[in-house]
Amino acid sequence: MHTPSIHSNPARGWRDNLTLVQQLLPFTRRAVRAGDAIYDGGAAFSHLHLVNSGQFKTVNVTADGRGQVVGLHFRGDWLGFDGIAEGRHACDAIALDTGEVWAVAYADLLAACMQSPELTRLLHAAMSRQIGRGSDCLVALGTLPADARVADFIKDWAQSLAERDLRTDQITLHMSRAEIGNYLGMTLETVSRALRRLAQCGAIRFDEKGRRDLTIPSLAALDIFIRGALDQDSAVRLPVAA
Amino acid sequence: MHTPSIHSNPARGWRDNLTLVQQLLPFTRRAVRAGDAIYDGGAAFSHLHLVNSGQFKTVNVTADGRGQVVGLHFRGDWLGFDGIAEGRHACDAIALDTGEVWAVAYADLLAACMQSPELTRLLHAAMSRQIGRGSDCLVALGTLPADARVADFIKDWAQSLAERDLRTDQITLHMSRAEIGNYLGMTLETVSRALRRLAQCGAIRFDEKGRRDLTIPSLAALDIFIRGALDQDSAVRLPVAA
DNA sequence: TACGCTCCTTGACATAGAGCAATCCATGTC
DNA sequence: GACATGGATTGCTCTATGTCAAGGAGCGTA
Repeated sequence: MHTPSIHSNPARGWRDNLTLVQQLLPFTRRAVRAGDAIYDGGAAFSHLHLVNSGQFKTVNVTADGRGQVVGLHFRGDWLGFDGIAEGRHACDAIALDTGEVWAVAYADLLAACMQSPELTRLLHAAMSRQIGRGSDCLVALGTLPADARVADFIKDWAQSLAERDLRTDQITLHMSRAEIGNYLGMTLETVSRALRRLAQCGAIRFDEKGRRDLTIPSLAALDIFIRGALDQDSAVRLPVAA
Repeated sequence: MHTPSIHSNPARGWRDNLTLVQQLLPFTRRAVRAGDAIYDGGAAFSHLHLVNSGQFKTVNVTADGRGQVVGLHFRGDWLGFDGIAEGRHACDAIALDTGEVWAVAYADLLAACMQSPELTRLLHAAMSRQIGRGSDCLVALGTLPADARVADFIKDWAQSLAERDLRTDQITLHMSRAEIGNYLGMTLETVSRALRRLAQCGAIRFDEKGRRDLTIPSLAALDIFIRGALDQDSAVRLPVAA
């Protein structure tokens, strides 16, 4: 068994979250099914939840009723960081599929961190990663046209699965067009059309039955599509200048 | 001197970040001027920076050259969380104004956390808050029309200042229209027009000289403007249904 | 098999906001 | 003071995307 020091490689895999929690902390397993809420926005914060399997979304609902999917979470991701600051959850966490989360009392976690620099570091890294993902989403929302945003979304999804050693050749989006649109800041019709265009140019392929199951021939093709959408934008103006 | 326990009130003020760091950690002060980079994206991560004064932006630059302002930071905020996960900064941090940051070696911080649950908790809360802010930005980008987004931006700015006991009656946006537009996912022209409309209906007032200095008669007026922009959207369809 | 439900697709149309270009305004420089 | 420079403003046009409306497709249930 390895005893990593503070100075060990900071780039940690998702698996460390699970193994370290298992070793160091009391936790309770909780099986969930699609639609189940892990916690609700506004509820008192007491536990963090570590995703052992399944896929989850976090949804922000503002005071004036606007709501939006603000994050997607897979195996090894933590749910609930949003609640630490105010002692109250800032969003809902909802299962998109059957899965299992491990509930860890935050007080226990803090206590364990006092004993294990490794755990502290791991937790920091997890939060850091979530901050980074948020930024990436912002950039996508702010700079990409609709089609590219959908392509980017699928690429991210596939990469998230790949990083976790899950199948990526054939993936299932456990979200309706409306949910995807909400997440990406566009309407469900636009999502539908974007997916059609992606399929038409071969960047994705819809499987036999089910408009939520698709095959990704290559991530590179998606990247090319994104670039293409961006170039199209600038193609209008660049040739004139050139 | 108080010795707060793990179970003390989790809602912490910005000031605690500064006082606790001052008490527990070695740090170096660094004075900056508008445009100075605190760190650059891609650079090795070694320090976090605590903002003592001034205003800062963080900018994400993607591999394909798209760049976007993804965060704004004020007194008591930490800069650099993005670097923990990969050991490498994911964005640039740039000063918008003269100010001062305190550089804290992450290794020192980790060591200090092992001794002080209070510090650990504080740090978690700071990261949590940053995660929450990111989500809020996403919701704004995803659900608000341009005018409301600008109003929301100004409201956030004013609230950030208010939370830190800074003047909010007369504020200076240390950002060009282009920067604001980039942050909000729109063009500089749209920002300009949105500001005009905000001024026309009295939600903001431009001061004598300088199109970056403005007065906010009341935050409530901004909120009303945001609601109004949303209602306008739905006003088109709701009356038909009603 | 028929029904009902929810989700998805597709087309026609409307519009918010982008793109472009001309002008204005402040500030710094000589 | 004259000029140059980098925002900021404003009007006009065009397009990406939202909006509305009408099927279609999968799926559970009677």
